[in-house]
Amino acid sequence: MEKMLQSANMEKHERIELLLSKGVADILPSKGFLESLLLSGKKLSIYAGFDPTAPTLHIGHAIQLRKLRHFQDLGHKIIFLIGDFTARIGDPDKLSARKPLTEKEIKTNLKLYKKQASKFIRFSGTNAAVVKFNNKWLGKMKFAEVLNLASHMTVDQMLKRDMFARRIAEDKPIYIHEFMYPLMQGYDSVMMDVDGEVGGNDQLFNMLTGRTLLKQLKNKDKFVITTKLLEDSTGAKMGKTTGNMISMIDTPQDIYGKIMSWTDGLIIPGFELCTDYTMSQIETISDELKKGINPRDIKMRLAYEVTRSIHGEVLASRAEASFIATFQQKEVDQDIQTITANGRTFETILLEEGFVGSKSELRRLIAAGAVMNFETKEKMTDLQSRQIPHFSTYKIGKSRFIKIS
RNA sequence: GCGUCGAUGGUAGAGUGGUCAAUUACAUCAGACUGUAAAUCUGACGCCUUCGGGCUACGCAGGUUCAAAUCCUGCUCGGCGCACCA
Repeated sequence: MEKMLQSANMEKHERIELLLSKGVADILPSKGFLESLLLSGKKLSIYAGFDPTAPTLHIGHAIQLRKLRHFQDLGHKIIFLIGDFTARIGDPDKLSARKPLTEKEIKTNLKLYKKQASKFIRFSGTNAAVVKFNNKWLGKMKFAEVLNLASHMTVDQMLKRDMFARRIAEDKPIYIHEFMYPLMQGYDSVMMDVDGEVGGNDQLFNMLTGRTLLKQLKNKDKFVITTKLLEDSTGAKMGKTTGNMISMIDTPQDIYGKIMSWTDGLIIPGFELCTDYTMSQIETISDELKKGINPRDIKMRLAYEVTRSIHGEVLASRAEASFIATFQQKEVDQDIQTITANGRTFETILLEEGFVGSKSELRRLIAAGAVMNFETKEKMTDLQSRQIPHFSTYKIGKSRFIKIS
């Protein structure tokens, strides 16, 4: 709330500066172009697209949403575009073809999306964000129209895309339909007749295709803002591959913990991309780090801030307390899962409740001394795990707790 | 269509008859340590096990062999080259 008031009190030129600099990787055709557009007083329409393939948005999406919010705060029209067309036909990109989503699933996802996104942009009140679906126009296109659209781009232009260039270098296949994806995304810009688009740096090519199409079909200069990706100086991404992907539906504890496990190099990018801190505040933090302050404490501030932006102050504070208790003081987490034994052996309970994937896995954990009765501090033996456990709290590894009663 | 090369575990990528549940790297998990669930070091990393071993896996289906990820045949899919370009 404080943050919102703060941003409401900001001067217009401050907001424009924030919009043009914070978390921004690139602005096309140029920063000056967009700046003069913003100063012209014209009401602009800007969109960002989201694929409804999963029921949740993650922290990467939030970067785009924050940027949209900057536009919204300046009184511009923002569009939250759902890429339901791709979801509906299924993305054949991977061999494990995604199943197309049904109408119903899309509706459910949409509700969840709106709810999650509403933490960052406003869907009600004055100048509310508009939701659009690209199936509305892409789903209706005739083949002749698709061909006509395709005639605006050459194969060579497509091949300039880094991903395609790499595939060719590696002798990997490129399917024709993959050429269509940038076109489809680009066509969204045309159909919505937007002034600009916001997206991750990895979406640059697709967004520029939209710029080309809009120029050719409507003689309009679309601007494109790419946001920085969340990665450290070595290029280590915070993403699915490293298992640190923060989803909007993660528990406060999980979000807090995942951020604490980020590598130190992500602290500053984290503040820039995932919080409402101003650039000068971030500067201050950067100085503190250089002075040798314990990065852990700064990271805790980041973890709190991000958790707060998703779950609010109360839950964020609790997550922080829980982290301190569990990992710094090695105490048991307050909110642990309680399971009734029901005559099952320890082994069976862990397996059935999903704490371990297989019995072999549990045996390995026991052999490594990772399973203990947290109250007596005794390490579990192989034999004990095959018996009905005593009522107690058990710890598996460093962060999994189970209370058996 | 012809020729040729290829398909391996979560990913990348070794292995070309037995010593292969499969080198290595990344990811993951655990232990130690600490500044933290960071970094670093160590270990584990298909499933089941009475810890002897058993079972299932190297695109799919068969075959050869005492023995196959490895050899043969067919199929599916892909790369490259050639042809086709109406």
